[in-house]
Amino acid sequence: MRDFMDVIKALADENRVRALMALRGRELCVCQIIELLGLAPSTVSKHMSILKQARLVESRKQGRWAYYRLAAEDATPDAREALVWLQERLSTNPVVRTDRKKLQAIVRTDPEILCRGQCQARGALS
Amino acid sequence: MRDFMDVIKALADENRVRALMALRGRELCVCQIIELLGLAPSTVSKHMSILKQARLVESRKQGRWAYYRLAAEDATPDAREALVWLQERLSTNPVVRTDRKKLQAIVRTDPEILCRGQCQARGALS
DNA sequence: TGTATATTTCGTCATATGGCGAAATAAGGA
DNA sequence: TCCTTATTTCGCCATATGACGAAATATACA
Repeated sequence: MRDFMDVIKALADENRVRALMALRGRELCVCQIIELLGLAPSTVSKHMSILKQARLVESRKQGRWAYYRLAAEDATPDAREALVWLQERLSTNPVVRTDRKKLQAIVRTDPEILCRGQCQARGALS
Repeated sequence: MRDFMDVIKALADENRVRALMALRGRELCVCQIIELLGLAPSTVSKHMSILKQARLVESRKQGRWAYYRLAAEDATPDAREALVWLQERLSTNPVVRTDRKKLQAIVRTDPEILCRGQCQARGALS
């Protein structure tokens, strides 16, 4: 039950759900997720660690950047099923659609530029 | 997104999940759910109203008793899918199994006896 | 009509959650 | 080695949540 509740509680926040939907089919750098959600880096980092603890995402570190992706081999059955369900229920959702638009621009931007001073002044792309 | 998040947030509490699992294939009187969860009547009532708001359960009133059941025609697609998923993921769960045992005794007990003084001293069956 | 009682609503409290900024950490590049 | 910077950790604050008991509500029954 603990595993299951961890997954559900991880999903019980709209920003975390949006992050998961953004990771559909690709990995993203933390700064890209920060840009998408418009939250402070520390907040996004906390959200991602909650998702990771629930085994919904995996991460790897490359140089200064940390990349997150949807969990695959690392996922528990509960997490795996939750991810499938999420994609089925939300892929046509208006919020998710809008995020996809935003992401098109975000992924086209060089992370080097995207991250620049993100901690001091957010919204480099807006 | 609002509907979906309402459903997820309604599921993000173990006691509410246990209540939903207990309603599998039958309706239950509030006093029976109180007995199962071992919580104060007011607390259980609040939990059930959250489940109802998320369209996960329906209720009817018969005499002094209120009966809750899993939502059917009243359920939104989000709620309906969530209920299916819940049953699939948790029907073999240890906590749920234990609850099923408890429920066997609870449903055999006359509600009249079960409810007696439940507000003053809980745990008539223990 | 009046009483008993199952349930809900309300008020309160303790804890959990989500947000931020500052400081710590880690890794690349000078 | 030292500096820059992406990310995480920590400390704090405001709000949300879940618990309870008391009071209100509603309904059967005397």
